[in-house]
Amino acid sequence: MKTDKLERLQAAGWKVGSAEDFLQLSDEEARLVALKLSLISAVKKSRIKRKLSQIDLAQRMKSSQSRIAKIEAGDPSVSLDLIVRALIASGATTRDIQAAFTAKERMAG
Amino acid sequence: MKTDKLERLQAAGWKVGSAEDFLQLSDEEARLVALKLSLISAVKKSRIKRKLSQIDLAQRMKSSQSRIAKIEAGDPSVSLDLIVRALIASGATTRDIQAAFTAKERMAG
DNA sequence: TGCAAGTATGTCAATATTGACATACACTTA
DNA sequence: TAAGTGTATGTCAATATTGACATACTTGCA
Repeated sequence: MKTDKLERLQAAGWKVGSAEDFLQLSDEEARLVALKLSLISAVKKSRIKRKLSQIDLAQRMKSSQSRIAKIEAGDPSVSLDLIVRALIASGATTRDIQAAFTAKERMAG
Repeated sequence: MKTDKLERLQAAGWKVGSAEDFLQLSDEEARLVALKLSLISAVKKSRIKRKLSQIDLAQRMKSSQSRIAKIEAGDPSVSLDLIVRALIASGATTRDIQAAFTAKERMAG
């Protein structure tokens, strides 16, 4: 860790190198993961609800069936951008999006 | 499909989809852009609210000051993943994020 | 005026993500 | 059995995104 960064963190009241630093980062990572998981769940629910096959959804968003499968499988190569695009393309409403990730983010803490 | 890509294809003589196809894609693209803008706005508001400099936030999320500046400037090289990471790292609450995901404007606080 | 802190912009090598493809798997129906 | 439909998994070249760096601009203050 660079010296200037160290000083900044300490000045901000951080206990640098302690468990808190690590745990804080983990918590933020966990929140992102939880958000992705809930959006992924929303994609599949929305797709099924509209009776779309993975191929149908892929064509709607100009992607491929294998990409949709990877989205729904939580493949690490899938970005949040792609997940949200799939969610929108699947016909999910703004309310669907809100409902979807409200539920899981609460459980993440 | 991105506008510039569309223009390139059309300039090359391609007939790009039907009118409905094009309009539908535009609408979905517009929703994604609106979502990104809303989240970007939330990042800046959350950062300022917590009195963090761009350098502070960059260190919290192990990124760089220039990346934070690009996030807030809406630079096309910035992914939705990075925007959401910044939002979380800035200390935004679940409610803040939720609001940003659904509201066009405005953020709690 | 100069200095310091904060922010913006351009660049780039390293890394991450992409659509496409092949192919395997699961299930249904003839 | 075989064929059809839908989904899962592995691969990869092309493209997108990344942190880092240099540097310029801005604002406020002594």
